[in-house]
Amino acid sequence: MEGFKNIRIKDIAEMAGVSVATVDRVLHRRGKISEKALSKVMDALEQTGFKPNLIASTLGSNKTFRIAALLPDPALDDYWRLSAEGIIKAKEDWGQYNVHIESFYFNLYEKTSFKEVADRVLDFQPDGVLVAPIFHRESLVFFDILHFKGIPYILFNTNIPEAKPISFIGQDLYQSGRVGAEMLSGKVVNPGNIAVMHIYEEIQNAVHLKEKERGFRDFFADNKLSNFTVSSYDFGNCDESEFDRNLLDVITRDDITGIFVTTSKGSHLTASVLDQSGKKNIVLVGYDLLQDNIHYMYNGVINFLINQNPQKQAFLGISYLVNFLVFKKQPPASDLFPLEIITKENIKSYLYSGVH
Amino acid sequence: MEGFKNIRIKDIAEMAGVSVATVDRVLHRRGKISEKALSKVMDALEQTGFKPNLIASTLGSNKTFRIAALLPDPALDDYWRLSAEGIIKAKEDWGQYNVHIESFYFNLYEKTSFKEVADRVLDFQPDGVLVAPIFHRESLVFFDILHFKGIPYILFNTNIPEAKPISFIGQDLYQSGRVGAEMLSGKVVNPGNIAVMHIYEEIQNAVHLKEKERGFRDFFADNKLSNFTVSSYDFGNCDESEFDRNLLDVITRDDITGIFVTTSKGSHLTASVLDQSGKKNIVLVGYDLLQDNIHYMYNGVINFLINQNPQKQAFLGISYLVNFLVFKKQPPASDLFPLEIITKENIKSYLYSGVH
DNA sequence: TTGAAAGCGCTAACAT
DNA sequence: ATGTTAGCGCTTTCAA
Repeated sequence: MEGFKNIRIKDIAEMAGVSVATVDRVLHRRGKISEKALSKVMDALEQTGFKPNLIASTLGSNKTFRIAALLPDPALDDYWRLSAEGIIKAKEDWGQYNVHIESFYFNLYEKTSFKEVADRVLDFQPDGVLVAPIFHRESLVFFDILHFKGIPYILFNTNIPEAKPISFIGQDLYQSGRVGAEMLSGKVVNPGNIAVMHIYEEIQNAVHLKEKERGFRDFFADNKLSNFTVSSYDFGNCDESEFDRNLLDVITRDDITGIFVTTSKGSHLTASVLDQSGKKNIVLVGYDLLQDNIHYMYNGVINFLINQNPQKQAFLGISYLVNFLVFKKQPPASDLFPLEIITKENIKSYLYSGVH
Repeated sequence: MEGFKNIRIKDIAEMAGVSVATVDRVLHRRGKISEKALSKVMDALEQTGFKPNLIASTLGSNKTFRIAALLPDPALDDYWRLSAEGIIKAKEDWGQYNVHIESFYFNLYEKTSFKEVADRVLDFQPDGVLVAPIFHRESLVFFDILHFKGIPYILFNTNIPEAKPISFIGQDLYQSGRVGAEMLSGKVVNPGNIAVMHIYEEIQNAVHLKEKERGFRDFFADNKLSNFTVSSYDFGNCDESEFDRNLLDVITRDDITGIFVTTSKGSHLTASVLDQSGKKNIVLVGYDLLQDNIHYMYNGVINFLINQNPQKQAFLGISYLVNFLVFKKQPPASDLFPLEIITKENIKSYLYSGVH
């Protein structure tokens, strides 16, 4: 039982024979305190195991924190639309508290847009920032400024280790590739030629996609699945009909029996080609619960999806920031999300459940 | 931009030409208010879109809520140990707020223990209760009392629809069986005889396990997998060596090629038998991330686990209660968790990530 | 270097 | 039926 009344600053003050203001000063190491007062307060603190009431604390310091979220424009991309949803949810959840969360969208395809919007973030004078650092070099410049200004920031989706954020939220890409391989190899009936498809519109992600590929290939090597041959293909920024044709050519020419697509958008683009060409017996593993991907999973063209859970990544990013600023709680240096395997039978359980 | 200062009760009071107490009364529908005052306040409320400051609210009403969690003794069972962990985590997370969370453990194998501990819960005079209603009949009695006393309660893990809780947290058992079938059928190389094993120590769960079996069988039927034959076996409360022998007999006699175990403990019991007997090419699908199951997944005896995420179920149960009591937020009537598929390659990502 | 006191926004007891 | 007011525990000015 712990029916005792909670210890308040006032109690500590009385025990130490000082005023509440003095106690507050030692708690927050601000102002000047005499040796004597300090030690007396410290003693009282230790003896009682005092825990400040954070509710009262945030109410008392009638301060509202400003949090900026910097991410690609959700209107331009379905994947980022999910991230943006996570931020909206966070706004709702944390709205009660003294936090003002603002989203800033940059154009996924233009570095200059990133720079420009990053400047707007600085103008906003945030107390904390959540960033999806798509553009490596430009992001580093931005982080230097944040660092200089003493503004804490969290990265999500894409990691840049040298950025030294207070936290990174995302997935282990290498391991994610291994999971893709595990699913694909288990499903392919006749081993043979397997394709890793990197389908993106800008080059900036290439390095991350290669990390998935490395995991994918390592799985086959480690498990000595020598009856499979893995080849990789890059489809850059080209128009859609041309893409469709190229993809189909490759599949036919190389007699592909299984495809691992490393991007979420690429997943349904590929599915569409397989669907239209009637090549439905090719095993397809892709990423994320985009509307189009869901469709192709229901109709059986996509066999497995690995869910990166962009909503939750973004939501958690904001939550970590709020807790850090409001409640002085340090987030984990890195929060790697579970590699969720989605199939025809469990997909609904993911779609219809809460924030999970 | 929304740089405006937040609207306070005081502001509403001024707009409506009444006192703060009156506004408070309409906000909480308590006391008597004149038609006139009511409508004026309502108007002001609507016009401003007033949102109460919950921080100030919980601080103001210096009330601490008592929450009881009633669940099986974690010392007796690994699965329930995970649930208990979720409650601990919730205690830490919500400790700041005016809530006092207390766990009450009953003996999983004794109805009388449930009754007795349920009585202790009532003595505790809780404002809200989280229950794992393992014992159907006894639980109903308990809920009647809670209902009579006007104490809100949430069920987790096991559903009892007629209990009318404010929320149920768990999984769709039928669909969970389908996922098991999907994984198992995809992995078995030579179709043949498939076994559904119900392994439990008390009969009380039987009805729930049958629900998993129904989903499992339906999957085979719906997908016209007629080259599989599904049989089910019950292993009740018997000593371990006898169990081992019986299980092995069945597997050998019926030439089983794949096994679906419907309980978490049964999963590693079965795995142990397969491991020792050297029958490692039988596909095994089980439940939950218990230490022993993790072990057998690493060494390849268990092929898939379906994760029921007991920690999170319990954690969320408490969270819903806190939100309901402290913040008057209604939880969903039913929160069905995602059916998480665990494999050798993604298991670490589940073990090493936060609360997810 | 320290203390007194006025908030923060809401609740609830007490008047009227 | 309505208003006044003293808290809740902490922060933060201001004066000493």
